[in-house]
Amino acid sequence: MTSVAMQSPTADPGLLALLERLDLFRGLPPAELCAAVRAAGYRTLARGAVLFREGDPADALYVLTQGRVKVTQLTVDGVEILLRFVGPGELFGCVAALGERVYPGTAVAVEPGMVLRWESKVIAALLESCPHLSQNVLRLLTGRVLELQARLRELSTERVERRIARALLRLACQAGREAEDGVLIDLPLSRQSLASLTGTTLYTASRILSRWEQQGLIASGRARILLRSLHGLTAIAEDQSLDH
Amino acid sequence: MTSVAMQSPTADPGLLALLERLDLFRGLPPAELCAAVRAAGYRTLARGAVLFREGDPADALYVLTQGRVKVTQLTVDGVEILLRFVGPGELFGCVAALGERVYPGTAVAVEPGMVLRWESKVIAALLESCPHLSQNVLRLLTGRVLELQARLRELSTERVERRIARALLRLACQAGREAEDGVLIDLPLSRQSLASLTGTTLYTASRILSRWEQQGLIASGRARILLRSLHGLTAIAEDQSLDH
DNA sequence: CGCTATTTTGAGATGGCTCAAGCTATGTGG
DNA sequence: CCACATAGCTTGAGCCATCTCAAAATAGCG
Repeated sequence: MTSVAMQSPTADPGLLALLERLDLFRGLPPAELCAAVRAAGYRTLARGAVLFREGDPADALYVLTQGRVKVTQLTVDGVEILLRFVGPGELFGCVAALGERVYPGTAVAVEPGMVLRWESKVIAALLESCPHLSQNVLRLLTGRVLELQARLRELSTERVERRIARALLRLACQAGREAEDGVLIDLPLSRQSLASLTGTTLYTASRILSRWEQQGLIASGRARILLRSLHGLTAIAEDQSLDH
Repeated sequence: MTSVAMQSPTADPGLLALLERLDLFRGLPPAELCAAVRAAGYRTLARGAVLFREGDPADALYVLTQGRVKVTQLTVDGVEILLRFVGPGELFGCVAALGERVYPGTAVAVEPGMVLRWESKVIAALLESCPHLSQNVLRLLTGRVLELQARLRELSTERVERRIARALLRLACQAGREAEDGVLIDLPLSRQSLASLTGTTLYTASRILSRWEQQGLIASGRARILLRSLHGLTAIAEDQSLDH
């Protein structure tokens, strides 16, 4: 839960090179990029470190440079739902920092990492002075809208099995690491997390994964899932008719 | 399905006054606003007129000035889901026009109306030249993200009855008209539409509405719903424990 | 090496879906 | 102005996917 206090990042050329490749900064003139980086704070994250909590005043926007962060929300009756995992290079806290008063969700590091951080005021000034940056942010946000719409569609029309298959494939793209016998989803992903990501219960998720494990589609350990047959999972995720 | 061809709107002071109050144009210097309006085309819409279809190249962004538009998507197996209703003053087609290549949904007028329309290129230029406008668009988009997240949360944790109650209350805010015996949702809203908005089936939606009608919570006719007890519906939408 | 978080599995209940059938407004053309 | 067609609505019966609750097995971690 501990973390190093915020500091100004050194003029690290490695960091600059990294940032250049982010969607957020893509195509930005170097001068603007430098200005943006100078305006940022940074913070290293221990596992479990909390970046912000649901309902906190939205005072900053973050870019994850290393590690993984999960963003969750609580329902009225205290059930946690998992909105998304954030990977290196991704923006989070943006909805709040750009338009809202408070954070709509809670952000927690699921593994050690590092973030860049811009205060709301600073980011507003940057956006105003750099239309290119606004355009990038707009593109990112429209992407988020599309993704949310897709999940909404899934959730309202597909059954659990397919939703889980899709979630795993999506996570594989986002956080997959090639292993010799498949693609490892390189995140601590418990049955509970997977369930709250796909809108089902721990029990149903466990049953489905057990079945897939027997069928050789996946292998799984404690909070780790290895996809052994992307093909098989894709069939479940996409096919109309399942050859059960 | 017919509609008047696109023209440049006359310098109508009434229209300007209307636009000034839109979230999109809020706080915009008058000169910028005029420029934006001059750059727009407009089109009147007959009932059933199609603005764009899912998969069409995204060539424009729209603001509805009168009437109602619904935005839908098709699932892989051809089921239609209703993403949202658009009311006067709201923006639609923005996700596509701002970041994507093609429209992710289909927009159809559910009653006669009128839209303003900006070509993608034009809107890009406007955004670039006017940071204030970008900021407004950002705020609108973050609002959309929040709303979608809220629906996702509902869909994954609440049961149908509550989802329908919420949807009705939301529609009442958005398109409600005071009547002497309640609030009329002033849209053609069939059981099927309500079902595809809340992720359920026509049959379940019908059963629930019938029950509510018996209980005096609503009154409904052909594709019309009158909310007679906002209080009762709110209880269903919010309460933990229903006194069934 | 015991504690705790995670996972598995069973058994039973049920909410919501599916399919089938009939009903009722609304509008239309003869 | 009526009869018919159509789109929307209601209701029943049966089923099944998923949830709930309970209990035990397993695996890291300190």
